[in-house]
Amino acid sequence: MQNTDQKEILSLAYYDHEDKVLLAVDCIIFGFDQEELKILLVKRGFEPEKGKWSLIGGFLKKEEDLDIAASRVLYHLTGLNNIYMEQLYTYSKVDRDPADRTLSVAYYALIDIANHDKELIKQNSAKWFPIKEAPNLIFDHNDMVERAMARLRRRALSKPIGFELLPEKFTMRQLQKLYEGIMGKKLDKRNFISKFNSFDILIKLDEKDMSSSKKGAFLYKFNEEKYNRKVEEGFNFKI
Amino acid sequence: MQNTDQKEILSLAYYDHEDKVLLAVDCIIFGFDQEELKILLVKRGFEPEKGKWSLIGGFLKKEEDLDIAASRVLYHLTGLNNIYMEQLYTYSKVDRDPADRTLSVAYYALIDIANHDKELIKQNSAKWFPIKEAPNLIFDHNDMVERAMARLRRRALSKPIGFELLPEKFTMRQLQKLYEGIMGKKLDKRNFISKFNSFDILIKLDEKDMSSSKKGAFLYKFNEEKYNRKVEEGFNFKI
DNA sequence: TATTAAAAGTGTATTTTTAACACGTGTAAA
DNA sequence: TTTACACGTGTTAAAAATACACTTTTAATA
Repeated sequence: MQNTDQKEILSLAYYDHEDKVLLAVDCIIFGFDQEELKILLVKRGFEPEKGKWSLIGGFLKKEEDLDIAASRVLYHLTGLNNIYMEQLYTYSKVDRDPADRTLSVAYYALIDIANHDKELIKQNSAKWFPIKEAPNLIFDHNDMVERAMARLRRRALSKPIGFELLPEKFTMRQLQKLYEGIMGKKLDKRNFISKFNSFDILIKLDEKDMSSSKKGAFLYKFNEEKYNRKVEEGFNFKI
Repeated sequence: MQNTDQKEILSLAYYDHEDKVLLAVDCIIFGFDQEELKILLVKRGFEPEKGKWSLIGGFLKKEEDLDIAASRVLYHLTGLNNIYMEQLYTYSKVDRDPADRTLSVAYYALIDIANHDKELIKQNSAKWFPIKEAPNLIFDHNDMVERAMARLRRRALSKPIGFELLPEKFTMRQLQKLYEGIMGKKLDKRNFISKFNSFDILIKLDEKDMSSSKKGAFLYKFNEEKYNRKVEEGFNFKI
């Protein structure tokens, strides 16, 4: 308490005449269901723009930093904790929210669709949409999604991606489809595999996935240590 | 006024119980003086941390968006308008500013050092520092500078840079020194020139700059149209 | 049980890009 | 006239990216 009191005093002394604003956090939640890249949207249950589709959001609380606020918002919608999230951009147009002067800090999250709490998102009137079939969104949320896609593309080319989006074991084809979804184009499987193998972050398992073909496809998992090292180092995946 | 009244009413109805916060804008101002990359810092004239070096900053006002606030802050320090600025990241640690809960949105700016108002920065107790000799800064401003450098490096590799930092006419060597300053390493001049020329955005002039050698060095300028097209397209400058 | 269908898996040749590297030129100053 | 200094230029070898097609496996079906 003493610390807080002291802050109050300092604040009065130094920053007393400055404007304060509402700060929201909005989350672009990407998921992958072994076929395509999807995004989780909510049907807004309150005014303004009630009934329209939007990103999930919430307001920053005094005692939180932005990363924590974003995690809280994600947790409330999906039941998931410790998810990869990254700050994207802060949107500040004066009239972006007709209700009040509100700035919004956009975060994007990457999750394996299979893991989320389906009941919870139903309760929140949320729904997964394939990226290309997403509806029009309120406010500047379309811009946010577009910027998140651009960031995701860049990220996929500069460090490994997939750990957050794929199940523990996955096939080469799933990995490739993930990259195709992110990059928005078809890739040549031979080139993709040999390039990806050159990063040396995959472990080939003895198991096969038999669900997608008669021959079956070998399963892989990430070598977590090498994966993380590559995340630090970065690489150049030219596609 | 009616619009504002309506907002007030909506706000009371919808967002009434949410916390509001102070939002600052801090600017990482990069300049180039034909020799090295520099950064403009101010000696803080008020508490807390009075007398220490910091980025130039200011508080967001109700009627501004962030881009405008950042431009205002830059203008007050340098007298410059219409400068290239880009939003970098929003810093939000709860205790980042001991005086009060303040978030800060960092922006970086690129300017030609020759153009700024020297008198004005003297009045503001500001000073240019070579990037590598910058003093320790208050709060999280060191992080901001580091992130800005990383962003600048990435930007220099993915689209042309220089229009904002160089004088209208410049030599190949100056351009190369700019890139060396950004990338933090020496480059081979033959490879640099032939790679840069492959982008086809330079115009070689008949004039020479005689200040740096007896032989003199040809001056170049950017073909603005082609330059801008490349900024849109992006390229891959692998160094 | 032979055939079919569908996805898995694999290698090479060509082109493009990058990286490494050294010496003659022009001119002002000594 | 000599010197000193930065300017300007081209080639070759290595690495990376791209384009491209056929065989394998096996469950399902005839």
